[in-house]
Amino acid sequence: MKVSRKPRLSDVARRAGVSTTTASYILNGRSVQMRISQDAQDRVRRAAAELNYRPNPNARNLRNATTRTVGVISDLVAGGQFASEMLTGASAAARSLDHLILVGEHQGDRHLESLLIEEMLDRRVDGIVYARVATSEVAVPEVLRQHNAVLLNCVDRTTSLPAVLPDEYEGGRTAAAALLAGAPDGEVYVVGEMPTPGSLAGGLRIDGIRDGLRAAGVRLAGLVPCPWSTPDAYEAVDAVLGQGTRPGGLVCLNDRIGLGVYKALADHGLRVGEDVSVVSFDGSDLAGWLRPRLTSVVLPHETLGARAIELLLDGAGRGPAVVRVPMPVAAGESVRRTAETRDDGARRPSLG
Amino acid sequence: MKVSRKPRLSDVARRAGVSTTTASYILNGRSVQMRISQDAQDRVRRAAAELNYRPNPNARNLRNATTRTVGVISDLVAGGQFASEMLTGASAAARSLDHLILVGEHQGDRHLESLLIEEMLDRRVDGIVYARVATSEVAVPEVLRQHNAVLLNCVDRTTSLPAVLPDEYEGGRTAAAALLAGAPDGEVYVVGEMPTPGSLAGGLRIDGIRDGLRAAGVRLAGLVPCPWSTPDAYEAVDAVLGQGTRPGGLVCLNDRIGLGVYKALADHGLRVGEDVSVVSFDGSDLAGWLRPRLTSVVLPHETLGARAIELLLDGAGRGPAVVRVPMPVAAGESVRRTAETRDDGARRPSLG
DNA sequence: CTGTTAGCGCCTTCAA
DNA sequence: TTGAAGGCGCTAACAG
Repeated sequence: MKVSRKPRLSDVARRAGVSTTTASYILNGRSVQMRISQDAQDRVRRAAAELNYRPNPNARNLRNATTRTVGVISDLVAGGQFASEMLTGASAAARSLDHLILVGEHQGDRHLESLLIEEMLDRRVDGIVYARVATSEVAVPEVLRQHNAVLLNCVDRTTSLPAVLPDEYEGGRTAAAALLAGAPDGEVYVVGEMPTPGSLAGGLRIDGIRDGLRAAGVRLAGLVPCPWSTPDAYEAVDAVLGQGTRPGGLVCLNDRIGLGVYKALADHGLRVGEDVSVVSFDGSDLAGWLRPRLTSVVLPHETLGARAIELLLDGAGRGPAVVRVPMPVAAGESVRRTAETRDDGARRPSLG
Repeated sequence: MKVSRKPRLSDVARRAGVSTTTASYILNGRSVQMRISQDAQDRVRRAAAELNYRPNPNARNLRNATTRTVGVISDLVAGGQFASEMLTGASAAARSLDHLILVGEHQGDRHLESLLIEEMLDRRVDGIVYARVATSEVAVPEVLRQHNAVLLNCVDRTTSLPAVLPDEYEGGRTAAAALLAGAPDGEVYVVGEMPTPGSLAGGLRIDGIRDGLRAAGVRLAGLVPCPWSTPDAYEAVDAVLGQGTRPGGLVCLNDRIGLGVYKALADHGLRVGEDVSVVSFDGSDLAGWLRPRLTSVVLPHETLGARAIELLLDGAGRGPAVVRVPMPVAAGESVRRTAETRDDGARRPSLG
């Protein structure tokens, strides 16, 4: 079965009865500037449509600077949620800017990382998004500095490359506001404080929470330190509750911590959304699976991915820019409601 | 700051004092066949290394058939876990076969889907992996049939394209075995049966579970139908338990169902891994976050992605092939242990 | 064994 | 307004 060859520009030109030059001008929108006859334009466009002509980006790149392709490189690995949503946003944004994305994952392997970057540059990508799953400080590979690049979810103080980041500080304030929207009856604690070198999110979130609370005249009572995992959070909170502490509000630094906190509270006979208000960060699916649903400040992965691509391709302004993407809140029923808001809710807290 | 231009083959040739032809032959491993002097080979290779020469794949594609780039197209969307792990596998496999991957997501939008495929073909990819997040029956776009393509996590009965799928049936048997490895004290039920047109996983899993149980002389007591979500599963199981049913083993068709089941069992005073054995499917992170950890039959996303790429690029055999990837089990502590296995931990075959 | 030459598909200066 | 011609970087007949 012989599949008919892809049509080339010259096929279109011949069919329209013009030279390839003319066809090229018309198809590239230079017809006005070149004062090409309306008739020729129509014939060429029709011929192109009839043949379903599509220019060959590879050949085109031999003459031009662009490939209509961008690279996205990331360390991914564990980042299920992050990686896929970020790519969803990146893919959609690229599409709407008429680009395709080349994706590469090094698992923190510097060698693989630069190898993948080389491969992308070999293919003459129009730019590269350098991403990290955990908001962090990085040292971008030297090559990237000489090329069009945008940092995603990370910063490099030694370079002036633009960066796209979630607005963690404002997210912290949002979390505080969400907590205070209900009426926490008791002191407020943050669960998950951990000095993690290279990771930025935690500290900024805590700053935001503290300031957000203070603005409402509430003092942050304390920090419950623990790694960002379910069992660690369970143990840490279980221990605190075991000492007789009875918090009114808990802010978990991510949803997995929230899961551990739910269990610990349940074990101590405390009802989420009734006795204790809980809010957290991430806005992952997990938050929605819990009962009562966990109110969570969302990491807008998809938007981050999209913004990065837009900045990379559109970035008219140029220059060192840091784009901070707002973190919206996904409301659940984990915050104690005040009397006024309590009656209308069709939702009843679970029997836990 | 003028960045020095990328070296071309002719730069290498000049520096080595040979013609570009000779340099090309040498760099493409044809030196033996062409009987090129060892001396020339050394000079060319050295020059290439010194200049850090890298061939331009776009230019190369103008002459050759290959681009060392493959496309991966999927419907992604909700598939956090699936999408990212699948891409991890695909990216790694592609890398080891000296390829890069072009990624595209349509969100079930047929128009966008074919548009993305066209874009990939425009770039002359060496092949396309057509993926779905949910194992399902599909109708691949017509164009794919004339090209090198592999189906991932889906099948199309009307085509002879090779497909890579998780071995759901054997996975079902594995789940049954995992459940029986402990000693379920009571009847066994499957939670999550749902007639879903187009989706294949559920039915195959249930078949495997049923056969696996029967092989051990155990009859599947019944199916608890419900959508594959936490709250739906909670309600369904809560209702069953409310009628006084006291199952010995529950097989959940995915981990989110497992989460709902845990809650329902707890609400009825039943302890997972003690009073009731629970196993499930997916092997998602969630299973590891639960306590006791949920024993789950793993969907090997990463392996699936890798196999698809390998089949696409290596596929020596050709012809209609269906590769079924085994589903391993991630053991937790959600299965009731027998007295014998309780101390040493060694798995004993069940006595039925 | 090595160099000359032509052409992949497209764009663009230059001339008509 | 349009066409001829050359070149982007690379490969492969076809001479020598």
